[in-house]
Amino acid sequence: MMVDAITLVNGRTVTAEHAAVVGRTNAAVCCPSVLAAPLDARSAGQLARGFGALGDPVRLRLLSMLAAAPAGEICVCEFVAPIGKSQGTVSHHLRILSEAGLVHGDRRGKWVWYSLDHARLAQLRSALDTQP
Amino acid sequence: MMVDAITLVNGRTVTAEHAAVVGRTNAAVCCPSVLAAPLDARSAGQLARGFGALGDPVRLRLLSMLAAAPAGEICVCEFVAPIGKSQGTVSHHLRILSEAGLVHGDRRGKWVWYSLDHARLAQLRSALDTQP
DNA sequence: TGATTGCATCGACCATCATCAACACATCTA
DNA sequence: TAGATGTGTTGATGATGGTCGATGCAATCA
Repeated sequence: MMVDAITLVNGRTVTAEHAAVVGRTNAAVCCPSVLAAPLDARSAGQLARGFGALGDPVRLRLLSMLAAAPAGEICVCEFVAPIGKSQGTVSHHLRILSEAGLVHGDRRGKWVWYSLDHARLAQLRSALDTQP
Repeated sequence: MMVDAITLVNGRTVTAEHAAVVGRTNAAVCCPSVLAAPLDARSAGQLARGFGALGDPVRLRLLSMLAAAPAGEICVCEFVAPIGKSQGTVSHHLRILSEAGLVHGDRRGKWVWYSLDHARLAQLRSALDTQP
């Protein structure tokens, strides 16, 4: 039960824990670019977590499916068959993506619908920009 | 109820309950573009190697140092002290970056000078572009 | 030639990860 | 209420990865 559910301005809801992770991420990764200036160890660690979440074929395919979804969201049950992994494994990868701030899960009834966090993707993309 | 199972155009079935929550037509629920896995396993694997190489703080700092180098290249001996790892570890990370196509090593005399592959970086950056 | 320097590689250790089966929990239906 | 379904979690296991010290190899120098 989502006792800690938080309603966002866009109408979606996330758990308090989830919001805390995203909030911390947004605040911390306030634009460190890998290529613009020398990275300190802390910033490097935070960016590495984001890129590490992208460093798995299964997770890239999950993101790819989300990006191609007309409605911008897919429920977990729709992932399992195309990915070809067990439901537990898919849930595991979705959790890693969620903790990295790349996707958000929204429970509606029995199903949980996942959608991309385009802002977080833009952050990681800009981290690879040569220009500050 | 189970007798209300709906057969989608792709042969899969969902319950009426499921379709109701989705709030869309059968065609919308079973959108083939989502189930067709836009990112095939091979492409996902290649991209994952690239992002996986970025998924380590030490390697991000190596890339950052290279980007900030006035001459655009740094010899291995100049990496070791700032990174704070053993020479063998630094060499290990440079090899991973090299195999991922992110850097190139050029031996001149006793020294090996590493430089960024900006094209490969741009390729990974564009892979995060959610706009087609 | 022998010694030194810079870099790559190897072996070993430990941590982390990917995966699955099984289970736990919440939600919905009959 | 009991049963079915969707999802998250746990435990176990094999694979992968990060790190270091030691070693190997090539280039340079005395």
